[in-house]
Amino acid sequence: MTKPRNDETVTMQSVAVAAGVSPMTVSNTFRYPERVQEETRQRVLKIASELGYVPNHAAGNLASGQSRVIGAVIPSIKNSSFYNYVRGMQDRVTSQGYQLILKLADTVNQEAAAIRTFVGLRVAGIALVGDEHEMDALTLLRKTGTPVVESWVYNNPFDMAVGYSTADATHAITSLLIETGRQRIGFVAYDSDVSRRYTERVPVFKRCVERAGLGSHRIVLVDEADGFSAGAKALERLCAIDPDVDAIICPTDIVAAGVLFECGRRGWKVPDRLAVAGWGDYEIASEITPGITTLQPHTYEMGQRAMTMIMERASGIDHRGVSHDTGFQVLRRESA
Amino acid sequence: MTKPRNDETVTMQSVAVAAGVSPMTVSNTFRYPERVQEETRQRVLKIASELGYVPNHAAGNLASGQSRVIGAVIPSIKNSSFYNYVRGMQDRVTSQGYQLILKLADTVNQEAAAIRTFVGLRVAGIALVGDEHEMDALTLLRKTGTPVVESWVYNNPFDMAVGYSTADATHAITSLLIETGRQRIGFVAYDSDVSRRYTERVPVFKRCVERAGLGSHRIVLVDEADGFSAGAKALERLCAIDPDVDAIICPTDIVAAGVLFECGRRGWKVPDRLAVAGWGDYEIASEITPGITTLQPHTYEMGQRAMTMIMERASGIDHRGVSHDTGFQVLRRESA
DNA sequence: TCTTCGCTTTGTAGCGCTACAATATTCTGC
DNA sequence: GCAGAATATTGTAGCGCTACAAAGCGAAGA
Repeated sequence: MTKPRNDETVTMQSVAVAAGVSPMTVSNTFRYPERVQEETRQRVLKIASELGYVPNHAAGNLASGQSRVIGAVIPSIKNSSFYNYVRGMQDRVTSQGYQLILKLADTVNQEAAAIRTFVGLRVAGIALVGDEHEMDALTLLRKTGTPVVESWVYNNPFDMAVGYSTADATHAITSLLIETGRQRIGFVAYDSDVSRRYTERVPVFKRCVERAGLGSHRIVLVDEADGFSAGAKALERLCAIDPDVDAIICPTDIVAAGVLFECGRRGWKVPDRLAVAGWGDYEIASEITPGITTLQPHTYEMGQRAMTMIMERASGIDHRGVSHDTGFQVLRRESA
Repeated sequence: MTKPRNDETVTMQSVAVAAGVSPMTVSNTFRYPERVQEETRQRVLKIASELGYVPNHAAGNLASGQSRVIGAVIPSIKNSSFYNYVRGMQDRVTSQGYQLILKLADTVNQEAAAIRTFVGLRVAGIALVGDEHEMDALTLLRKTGTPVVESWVYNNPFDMAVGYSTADATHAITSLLIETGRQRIGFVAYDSDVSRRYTERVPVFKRCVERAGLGSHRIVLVDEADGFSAGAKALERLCAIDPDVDAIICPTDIVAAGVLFECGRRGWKVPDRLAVAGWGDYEIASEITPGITTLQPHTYEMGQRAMTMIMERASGIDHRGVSHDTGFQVLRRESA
């Protein structure tokens, strides 16, 4: 024996004895209810709940080699960026009898640790954000064959992906500013080891403004994308390049809101003095005055789709190598 | 046999064979490194990483009856309210070789489902927010003896608790407004089935203003505490009771920010026309102009403490029935 | 040389559950 | 009433890991 014996522990065995059936019938009652006669099922369920029995996932997982738990790694919950994404995942998953568990990871290393935990738990699949991951973690995922979906990305999926075209999106938002007559458009770039996905936007922006005959040198870098204070810094740095900058494209609505706050402090009118564009359609974008013109990715659908892909893998439908496009939308509000 | 055989699967056994040691040595290498000679340990580790071996938690958990995974149920990630709390938990836990997994639950029912998942996973402990839980879930926790910490609450812990005195905090923030000469103080209450903890504040507020000889009828209810739009609604409703209301105490900084946005739309000067107090020290409180006067609970410490309590339980230190006070602080800024 | 002692390593025996095959039971149709 | 089909239930044999006790093995002391 392995475990310090505890006679109190309610096992499938004890439920079976109490209900006068075999353990397998109890097992079937929970996993394949349709295999058990209604009457028997009710009896087992009643006894089980009286005894406070909860099937031991660890044991079930071990025995079946299958798991109904899916792991998702989320970069941050600092602001609401992932709210709808998580909601989408959660909603999709529970309707199928699966469960979603989350881990936060700010850096590639933390992400790798999270992946190891999930693999250790032998989850049914893992949802990652972005396409920058630690080499070792990927090797592990490949070796164990764990289904993986990358979100927010679209090209060259490691396994499966769901997202939208950053290039198209950058093009759309930049074009909007150009079309509304802005001449000195600034761009706020963000780069971190977990979020390389932001950097893709820079060359697209450049190409876009250059094709319109505008300068493409108004680019500054900030070191966080989910803090308001980055907005102030970004504006400051942009003014150092060009004090007459007349538009700014931010990596997130949070940064855009930060810019708005800073404009407030400077007494700048938005959008007259400066047009501000955000990204992500965070709640604050619609609530703040002026409302922030932003790019809305369909994150809820993204979350749902990610889960669908993982769950379908379990039922035999193989999406390996598939990228799903959930599209985006430009939401025009007062700020630009 | 149970599982469709897969010769690819790397088990402790296969690592043991490859390293020329017994499975137990491999097990010890991971669980009790100090029991294995350095040289042997290195060899095992090397082989394990070459083979892409990740210990199967499910099996280990089953065999040992112990788990190094702790589950936390978070009401929402819609805004940053729980950011520092989660960070505190995460930081504390990883330094001890534990892992934290999260589940989101907006309602008591979802919380109960999350608890069931965690219990099914046989986690080492569960961290809950607030003290309103589903009866069945509690019974289950009691029966299985899972260590549970409730956060944000202080009285009558179900098992263990870590939080601060809502009464003292409400008293502190109300007193601040009274002391600065406000006469027509409004209070925004919030009530939902998961967040009864907000309702405690109402009677304290009443007592407080009454003792100062002020009216205690300026109380309105909103139906969400983490959305900016609640701020506009709250102010509207408060004005219906008293158009000359001169101060407002909000359930969260998000609602307070919403009030600020609404003041902006109305052209009301803050704090001249209206003093606004928030709760929670969300990032926006310090970034928005004017800065929001708020109540800062020490959420990071709360998260850390919660994990400590759970992990200590595993090592024999029993905190059953213990409540830990992490205190709070009133942060005075421009809005009040 | 023989014990004794401390450190390492290794069998053994399950942990609680499920796939699968086999068996038991009920239901058809004639 | 009975063969044969359909449905329900039940043993068996592990899944991959770890607690525990027992065994191996040098070094130091007698």
